[in-house]
Amino acid sequence: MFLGEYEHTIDVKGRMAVPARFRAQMDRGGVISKGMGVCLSVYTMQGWEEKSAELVSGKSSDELRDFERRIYPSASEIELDGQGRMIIPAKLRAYAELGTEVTVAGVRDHFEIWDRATWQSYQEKLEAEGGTNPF
Amino acid sequence: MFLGEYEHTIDVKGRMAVPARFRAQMDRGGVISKGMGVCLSVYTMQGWEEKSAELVSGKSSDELRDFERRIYPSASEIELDGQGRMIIPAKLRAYAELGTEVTVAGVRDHFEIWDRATWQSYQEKLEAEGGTNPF
DNA sequence: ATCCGAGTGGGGAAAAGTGGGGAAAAGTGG
DNA sequence: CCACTTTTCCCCACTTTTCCCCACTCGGAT
Repeated sequence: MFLGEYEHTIDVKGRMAVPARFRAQMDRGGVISKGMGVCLSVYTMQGWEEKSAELVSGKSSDELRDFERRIYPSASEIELDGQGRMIIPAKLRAYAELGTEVTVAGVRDHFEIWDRATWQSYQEKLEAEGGTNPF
Repeated sequence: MFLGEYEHTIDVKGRMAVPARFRAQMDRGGVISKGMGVCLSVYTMQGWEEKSAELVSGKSSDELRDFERRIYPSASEIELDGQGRMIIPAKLRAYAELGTEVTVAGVRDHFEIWDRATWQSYQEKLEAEGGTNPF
């Protein structure tokens, strides 16, 4: 399970340290893709396979082809280097408008990468809309 | 079951001793998250999974996404050190406005951490509003 | 008085996060 | 096929944070 919020940086080579708490789950690599909203989503390989299988089920063959052509080309397989960092492909980085300062957020079955300012305003919006904490 | 009220301290390293009466239930770790009100809530791993599964059920896909992005990033997995202490993440500590002096309160299926002054005024308010003891 | 468990404090080793050099690989043009 | 540029990736280095371990204090129980 991915939990917590971490403030990391992307360096000039496009690398970002994966939070240490997430590394054990990512040691066999994973998949990064466009997220819901202005962010990127990272899944473990297994999580990605389950999620994509779930999403393609029950689609007509025309829908399916378009869907697959939209999803798979924009995703990328990722591995960690010796220091536990991953490389964020430049196209995805542009899509999510990531600067050097980012926030990494664990969301149960995956984690998300947000530009720090974008994340903050998104959270403020959620807080304004949503009620009290449920716990 | 978590019962009772304990006055503990958070040290300069962000550590707080878990009340000895609670430790047996927390020995396999747990989850800390923002609580209802200006406090933090700590669940056993099992309790957390049950509670969060219950909360996400029956939500539409859009609601679910926002909801998950609120609760999971604000939570954190915790373990106890050799002395039975847990580390309270700095962000959560700021959220609940915790100084060094805190009150730990058992609330049936979880326990809560309050700044001692906040807890005291909250209890006074409850006493002023609330009726007689039911037992 | 002494023992023991609970709560607290702090030093030091290990790990995490970040930055950058330089070799290897991939892409490009003649 | 070769020379050249660009990108990728492996490695080393530094700083900060985390965490493991030892030690002290304070009450209550023996």
